[in-house]
Amino acid sequence: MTTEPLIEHIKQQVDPRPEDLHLFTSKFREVVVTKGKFLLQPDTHVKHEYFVVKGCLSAYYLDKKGNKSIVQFAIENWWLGDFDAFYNGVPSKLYIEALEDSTLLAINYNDLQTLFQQSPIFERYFRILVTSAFISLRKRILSSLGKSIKERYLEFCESYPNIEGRVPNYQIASYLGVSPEGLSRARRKMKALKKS
Amino acid sequence: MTTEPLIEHIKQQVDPRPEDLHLFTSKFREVVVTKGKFLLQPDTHVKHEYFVVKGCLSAYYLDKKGNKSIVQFAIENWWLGDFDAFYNGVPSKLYIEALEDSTLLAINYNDLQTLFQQSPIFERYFRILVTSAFISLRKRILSSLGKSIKERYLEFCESYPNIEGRVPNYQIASYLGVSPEGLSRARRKMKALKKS
DNA sequence: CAATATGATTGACTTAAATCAATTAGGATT
DNA sequence: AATCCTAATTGATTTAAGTCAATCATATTG
Repeated sequence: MTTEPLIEHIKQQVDPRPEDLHLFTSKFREVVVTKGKFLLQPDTHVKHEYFVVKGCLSAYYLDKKGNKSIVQFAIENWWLGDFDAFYNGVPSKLYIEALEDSTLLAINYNDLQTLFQQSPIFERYFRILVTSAFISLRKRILSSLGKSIKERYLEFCESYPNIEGRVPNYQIASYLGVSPEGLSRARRKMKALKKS
Repeated sequence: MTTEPLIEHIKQQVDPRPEDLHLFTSKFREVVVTKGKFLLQPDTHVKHEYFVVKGCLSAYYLDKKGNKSIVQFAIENWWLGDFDAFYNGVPSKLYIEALEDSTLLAINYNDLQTLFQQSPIFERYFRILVTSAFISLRKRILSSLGKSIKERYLEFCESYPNIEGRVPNYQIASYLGVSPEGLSRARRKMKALKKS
């Protein structure tokens, strides 16, 4: 099991002592999900949070009519999970599906709480992570309010250049909350503009 | 200066020692903003985060065309600020305007960082706060993707029963990313349904 | 009480994007 | 190369919501 990417990620945010890191990595176990399989499905008790070591996944909700809304993509060095279910103990409503063969590191709730007690540096690590995730979500909200498909797609490509190209467009459409046809037309118009 | 509401709020989330609280409250100063005045305007260096003791405020962006997008309302016991500008040191693009005469408690960046060092319990307090704010934003994203005005308005009223009724409808429309006329029509249809 | 201002509603019209249906384009697989 | 399968594109049509303009409701103030 390789925890190297996670350790690197932590070191970018905080400055843990070796013993903190040792404690930290001891709490994780490796999880492998092959393409098309699910890491999480609704109506389950969510025990883990996940760090993506390799691969690509999407997290989405399905409403009663079967409409899919992707709330998050995750690639290497992203955290992923149903935070609501994980922290509030409510049943999950989320699907997490592997878009590529993926390897993740999982930590369970009790281990994480123990960790926070024993090494407050990780409280800081997660505070910083969640704060920047919050800021990103605010930008996404802003993008989804009153902007055209074209504008939203451009902002998406700018924010997540590593994801555009790696996942099919109809998935990106679902993330943006638009139809695949709508996204296709917006992309065509953009190409026409570029040429001129 | 009354820090009571803030202390109460903290105690609901974590269990601080008296000396932690004493240190904490010493870092705050009181700020008063009268109705219609601004707590924050774009292109300023954001030095503070705010806790609302009394009143009601809105935080919004204006795009080039002058369209307003409200990203947050804040009433009693809410935290408020331009987190992006505050944590990342970039110039603010946000307006924060008082919708009622308001009293807030402000803490500046350096004091907050010092506080985190000296009392890790507050690192935890903010981690918990931001995590739940993140979860709420995810719900809002979900609501804004592909849902009708009526559905979004209903979810808003359910999520923020204290705000609906306290701020004018055209502000709520701006928060939902719809036109005031659109919200008005949605509300009328809802009333018609209720009667039957 | 008239006068004013603010917010909410309504009607007429327009528009962006969804939907539905069909076709095309690429990759795999054999 | 022929067949499949999935994703992307295109065209035709519908629809939800925006825009514009006017009116109504209600407080507030001189």
